[in-house]
Amino acid sequence: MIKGPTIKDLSRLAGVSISTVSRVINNHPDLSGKTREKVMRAIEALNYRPNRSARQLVRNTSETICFVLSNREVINAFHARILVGVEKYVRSLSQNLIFIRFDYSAETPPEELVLPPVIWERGAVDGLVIAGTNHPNFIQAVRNLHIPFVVLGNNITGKIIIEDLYTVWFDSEGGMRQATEYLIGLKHEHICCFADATFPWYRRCYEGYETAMKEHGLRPRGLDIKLQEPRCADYGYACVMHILRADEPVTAIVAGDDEIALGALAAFNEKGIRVPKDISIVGSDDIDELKYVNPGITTIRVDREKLGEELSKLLFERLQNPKLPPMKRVLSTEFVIRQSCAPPGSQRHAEQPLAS
Amino acid sequence: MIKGPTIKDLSRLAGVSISTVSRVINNHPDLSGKTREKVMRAIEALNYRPNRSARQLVRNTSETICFVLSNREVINAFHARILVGVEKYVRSLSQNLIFIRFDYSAETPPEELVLPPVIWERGAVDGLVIAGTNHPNFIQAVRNLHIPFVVLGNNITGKIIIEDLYTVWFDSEGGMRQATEYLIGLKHEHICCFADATFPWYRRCYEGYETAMKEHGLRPRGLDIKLQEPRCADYGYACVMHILRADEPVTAIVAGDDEIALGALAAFNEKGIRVPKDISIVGSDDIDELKYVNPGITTIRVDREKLGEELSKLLFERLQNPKLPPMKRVLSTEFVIRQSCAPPGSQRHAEQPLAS
DNA sequence: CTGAAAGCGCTTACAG
DNA sequence: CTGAAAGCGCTTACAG
Repeated sequence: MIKGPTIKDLSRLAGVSISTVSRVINNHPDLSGKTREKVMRAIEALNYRPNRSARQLVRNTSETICFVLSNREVINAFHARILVGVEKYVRSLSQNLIFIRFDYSAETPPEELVLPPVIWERGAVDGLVIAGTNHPNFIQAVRNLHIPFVVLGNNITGKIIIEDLYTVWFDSEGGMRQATEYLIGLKHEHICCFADATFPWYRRCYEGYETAMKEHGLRPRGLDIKLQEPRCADYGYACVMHILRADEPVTAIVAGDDEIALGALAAFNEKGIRVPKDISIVGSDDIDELKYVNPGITTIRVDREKLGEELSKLLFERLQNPKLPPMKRVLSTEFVIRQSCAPPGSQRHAEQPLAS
Repeated sequence: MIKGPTIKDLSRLAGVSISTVSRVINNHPDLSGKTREKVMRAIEALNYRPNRSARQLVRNTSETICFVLSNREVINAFHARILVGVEKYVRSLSQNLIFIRFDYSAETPPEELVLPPVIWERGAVDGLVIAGTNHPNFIQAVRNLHIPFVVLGNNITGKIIIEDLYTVWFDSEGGMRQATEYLIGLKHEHICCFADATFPWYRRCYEGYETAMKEHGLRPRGLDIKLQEPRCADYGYACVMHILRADEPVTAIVAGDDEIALGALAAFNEKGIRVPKDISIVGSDDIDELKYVNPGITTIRVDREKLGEELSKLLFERLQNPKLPPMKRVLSTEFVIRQSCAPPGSQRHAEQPLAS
């Protein structure tokens, strides 16, 4: 990198000590107007720009935080917005943001995990916002570094004591509960939940659904179908095929996410079952793709930028106050009503709605 | 930030000088195995992690580059992939990546532009990858900083001498030309281009289209419709309404981007005009939303991750070789054939296909 | 092969 | 209100 003028050059030109120059640069209050004036002129004349590395070293802070996107090949729309939320908040505090993707296996012991240098080295970043999909080993490895960090709670898997962490969540359980209650309000009784409860995030969805069902004296009904990781739409499709084969009637579906809902919609379309006339669907997440789908899918939305903002806010609170106890903050979701739900059995009241 | 052991502590524990410790850390070749051994043990014992700020200061390099996303409220899917491409390449070189959004007006003179501190200060980043939508004033302001930078060429507007810059482009002109030739190969003669040539990126699209048309002795046909910035789909819709009102027949459309194509598709659907039976459409960019659309839109795709890789690669070449002359690198596009194109007038051969 | 010393560009008590 | 000096944690000629 090209070297520029330093405070030494300024001090020489302005005829003051480097301490004074430093004070001017840092807006120190006890300064005569004249000296300040002289130094300012020198700054102008030499086109001085302070050196961040030097300041970092002596102040022992990088004023930089790191956004870690774990185990994601790409930045999806969801995380793109979280990242923007983090960036905005970080910059509003005149701090910097390092972005890094980090892939790791859940099986590697924490001590053997090779962390990215920017995290592992001292002085590069003051704290971490950890998003993407995370496992206890990485959390533990970061903890061993004694660097403050916050984690997006929803995508944590495995055995870990959440109460020891600083986490921010969106309330998928509450959202699913609200969705289920909405369907119940529409007089649905045979509501099925499409979500593979093996995954913690889907389990929370299921629990929200279950709570609502039980509260209204209805029998919750999950499925035993296992999710084949990458293509969630296929899962929705498979679930539909399953309930069509089963004996019990189903008049409404709450899906663990919109991709599942979309897969279900495709399956219904294929089978000539009309949404919402014959069956109602609620998705979750409000992904952008829903805009292009007919009928519009009723879904649960979370303000992703806000999520990023809350993550970074919590991190900075922790940074400013080392005594801040671990905590969990939850963002509520918004229920978005579109056209995919209707009262059950409107046009075939006598018979069982589906799979009779 | 919590302080940890320094090379001083290591030198004391290992019983060697700090110079020697530094040599071990930096894998200096001239070192006796024994000394290295001693120092390594000390490193283990104290759990030493080097301090990046100190190293940055003395080496006069941050080993960090900055990705600047200009004038974008969000990270769209296109830029999300570019960013990932940059991140991967940067990390493969063990360097860091700072992410920043920067909004500015095209009108502000370069000297008055308030640059983000991370760019303006010395020592924070070694170079910049500039993406998003950019104007000459910012480019000039960055140039005044004497910090190496590369720019995504396609989204630069205004009067600027591209030949003085390090730019990476995707070949939208070539892509549109190929798309047009494809339609001509299908025997289309009345092909219309939906792109507001006031914008440089759409102008390049138009030029590719124009070239192909002229080469085949066909009359290129643009529209005078102006784009209302944010909602491109509306533009496609408006264009369709326009050609339906006009006298001349149109059997195929090449659109400046997929949103325009989607808007056009919606308009055709509304009017009962079938794609591709009655009219053919080609889009551009291959946005994710196309997956959910019927019929599948034939389009032009660019490898966005590759774009990010090329951007950072060029930057590092420049960083390593200050004598590297400015240059323009162009990535070719890929033509993706789906179901939105067919030979013209298959079922109404005698009459004029549309707006007869 | 190793150490003493200077230096990177700042900040910050400590005097005055 | 201002300056001389020490120091942040490293790297790197320069000797030996």
